[in-house]
Amino acid sequence: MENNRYKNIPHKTIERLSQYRRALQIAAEKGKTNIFSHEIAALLHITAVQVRRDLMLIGYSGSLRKGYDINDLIHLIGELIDSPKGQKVAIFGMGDLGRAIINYFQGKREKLQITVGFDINPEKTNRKIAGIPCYHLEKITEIISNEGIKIGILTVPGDQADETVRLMVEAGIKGILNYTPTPVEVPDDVYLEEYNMISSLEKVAFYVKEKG
Amino acid sequence: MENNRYKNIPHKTIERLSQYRRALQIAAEKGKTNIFSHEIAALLHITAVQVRRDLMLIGYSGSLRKGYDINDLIHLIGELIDSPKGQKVAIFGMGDLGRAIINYFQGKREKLQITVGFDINPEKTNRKIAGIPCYHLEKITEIISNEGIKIGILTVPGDQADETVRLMVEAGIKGILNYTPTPVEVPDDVYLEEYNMISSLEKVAFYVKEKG
DNA sequence: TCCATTTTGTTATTCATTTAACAGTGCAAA
DNA sequence: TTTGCACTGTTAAATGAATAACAAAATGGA
Repeated sequence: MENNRYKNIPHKTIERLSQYRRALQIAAEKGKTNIFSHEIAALLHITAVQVRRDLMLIGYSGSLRKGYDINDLIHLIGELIDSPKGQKVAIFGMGDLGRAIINYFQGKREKLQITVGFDINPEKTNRKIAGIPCYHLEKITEIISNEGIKIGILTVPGDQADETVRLMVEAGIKGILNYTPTPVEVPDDVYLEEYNMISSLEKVAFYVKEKG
Repeated sequence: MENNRYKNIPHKTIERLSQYRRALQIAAEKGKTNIFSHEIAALLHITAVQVRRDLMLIGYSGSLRKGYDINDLIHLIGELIDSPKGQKVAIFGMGDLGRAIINYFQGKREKLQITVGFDINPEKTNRKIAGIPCYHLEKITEIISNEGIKIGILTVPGDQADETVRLMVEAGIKGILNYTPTPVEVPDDVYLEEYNMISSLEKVAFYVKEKG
């Protein structure tokens, strides 16, 4: 029925696969060729069972005596989570956070590149910021559709979140990572991931208070 | 047995309470005094049942006809998640992300203030950055214990994460928000929250690919 | 040869969280 | 009054995720 075999993988597993890959790449750089589930687990501070279960879900089998072949596994995870041609990412809001994210990503992931930024401040448009070209938000439709960009990171001020998301969706963005403190809504065919930094910090503060 | 009544509140509820409060504050600024569960739900794009269930868990009761009293509820959430005197927060790693977080937080939360930063780069120490004083990491014990800081945000490069966390724990930090791509480990009496930006973006990319 | 060890792959169980169901209540209008 | 409506508060069911349990396989050594 579906043309892909991965529809039923839990969201949390997808996140971990991304982390497994990073750990595996570091291990590979150190010259390691094989790795056991408990070694991966130790690197991520999770359990070996969880690693094996995740790998089972993507249909990868290791060898009983040598564990998993690092290069094979990196390759398989890549096949699962990357797009073959790579995906371009746009960033909306060139404030401190936006620029920090761009710098943070530079060169980190070959298949996922932030290629353009948008802002409404004339001082931040029609020039390069942190190495990427930035345009006024009014050019969104033109640029997003020309470049075939499907993924957007939202870092505008909270009170502009709703309107910016509306424009993003209209322009054809299909996946949004929302870093504003404002929850937004998207149509069913757009994937939304929200992260609220303040909530996270308040959560930490709460548990620190409770433990003390 | 326990001296607090909130030990059994789900983690996810704590996160949402922080978001409820923000939404309530905005509503209050607009002159609203009462609010229904379905109105809060609409603001956060969640369900009214979930709002009511969360509020039930913290023992707050609304009025059948007028809904919830906004000021009461803001106050109650504050009592639950804030410390009466406020809590100071230190940031470790004064790179782009560290500075962005500081600017992002400025004046946002009265009870939670980033008051000091640490780095190992001499160019970034013994001066103010983004308005807060920054010191060399070797002063950590002195400053953290003098100031009574219990919460730390980690934004150092991934390969320095483990060592920095070790120092943080040693210096008395009891809650860590880890924004590096490296998972870290802490003793049982330290609360750890990790967020991996790259995993999040790769997750978005994965679901965009799958839907398309 | 056979036994102990170590590891994988998978099913079963437990735990956490969300969603659904519904009883109870107060007001307003007939 | 009484009926209907629009809420709240709470218990029950369903879903999602992590953990536990264990069979099966491969190796090395007794």
